[in-house]
Amino acid sequence: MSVQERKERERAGRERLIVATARELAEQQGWDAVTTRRLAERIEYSQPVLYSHFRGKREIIGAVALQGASEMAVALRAATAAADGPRARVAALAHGYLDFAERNPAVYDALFQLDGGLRYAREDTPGPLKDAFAALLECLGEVAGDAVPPGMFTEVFWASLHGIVTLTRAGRLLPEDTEQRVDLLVDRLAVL
Amino acid sequence: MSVQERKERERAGRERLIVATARELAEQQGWDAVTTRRLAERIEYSQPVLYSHFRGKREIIGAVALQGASEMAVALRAATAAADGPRARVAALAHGYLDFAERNPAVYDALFQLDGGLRYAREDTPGPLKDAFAALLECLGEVAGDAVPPGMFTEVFWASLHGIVTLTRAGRLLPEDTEQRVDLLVDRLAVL
DNA sequence: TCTATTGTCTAGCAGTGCTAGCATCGAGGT
DNA sequence: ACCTCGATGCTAGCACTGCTAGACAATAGA
Repeated sequence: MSVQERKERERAGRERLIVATARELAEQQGWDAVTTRRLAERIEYSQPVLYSHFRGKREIIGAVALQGASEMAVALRAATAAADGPRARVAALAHGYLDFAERNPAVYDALFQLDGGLRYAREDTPGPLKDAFAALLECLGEVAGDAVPPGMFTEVFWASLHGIVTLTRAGRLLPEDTEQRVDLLVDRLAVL
Repeated sequence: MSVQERKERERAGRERLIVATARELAEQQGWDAVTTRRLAERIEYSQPVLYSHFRGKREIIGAVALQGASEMAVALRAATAAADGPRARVAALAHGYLDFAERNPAVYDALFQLDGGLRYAREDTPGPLKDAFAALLECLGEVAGDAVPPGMFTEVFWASLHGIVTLTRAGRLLPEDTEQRVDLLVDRLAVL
């Protein structure tokens, strides 16, 4: 059976290559540039090979999103770990979130902007997505205040950050004032 | 010169027809369904006619966005006009915003999600866009608090609403709790 | 060594945004 | 009333998209 195992390993490796290449291409030139032809050419296989791993382009986006969600969870926990006290923790979380979005715009798009065929806010939501939300919740839950459920507070805070990210990147907001916007959000929304 | 005037009138009418039809089609079946072929067929002209009015699809989206911005400004001012006191005004504004987004998803996309080739947050930003922002500012400026510039407060509040709209519509947030989310936003962000 | 299966590729479909170039229509001058 | 000529809208087609059918080659097992 060793032959079959080797084949499966190779197959899994190629799948990782596809996801990594799609992500790289998207970060370099945007998701519009990630066409099945270009992607196939970069991994040095023909187009149909992509479809033996994924149902379509959407699923490839979804795979990048899942990978990104795991990384985001790690990044957020790392950002908050060093901070002392609730105020500093929330501020660090917010900055960590914006930093991640700025450094990985294509991944951020895959996660929250594009259709990757993933289910959110449900029981069958994939683990990495739940975990990324959990990373937010761990930090924000303690500043929700008594009258507000931690989960809902986290959603609102998250939505606010997301709004800043998307409007800034779409040219609707100027990037210069991001710092002050985050401060305002932290000072007013969080109960310290 | 009357002949030329008539021709210009007809041309302007056809341009309005294009924009209205694009908007209608987008609201009915989403922007993906707004192809130049389908749009041309609906207005009962051939594709190239579209390009004698607009440089491309992007500009058509931009035209819909401008129309939408004017309507949004009207809707927001109407929503706040009836409210008594700062708290009620801000709440009414927020609900008005979410209502507009929910009732005109395609227009909202054209305004804030898609690339319509418009310039935002600049001096040469088109009037309707400035006016829509002004409508927000008129209401939100009075609850920004002393320490925060009205413009920046408005941007943050707007971004928060925008985050809720986009995440909800993308299935990242459940629509049921929208009411409470808005309440939280109003209670915490606004200085009353 | 031969066979059967697995895997990959070539070629093609229907659709996209956009445009070159032709045909037709009608306004303005004689 | 007729002819000219420019404006205007059309047909046809380009290069691209996501995706797939079917031919072909490589390879594992007998």
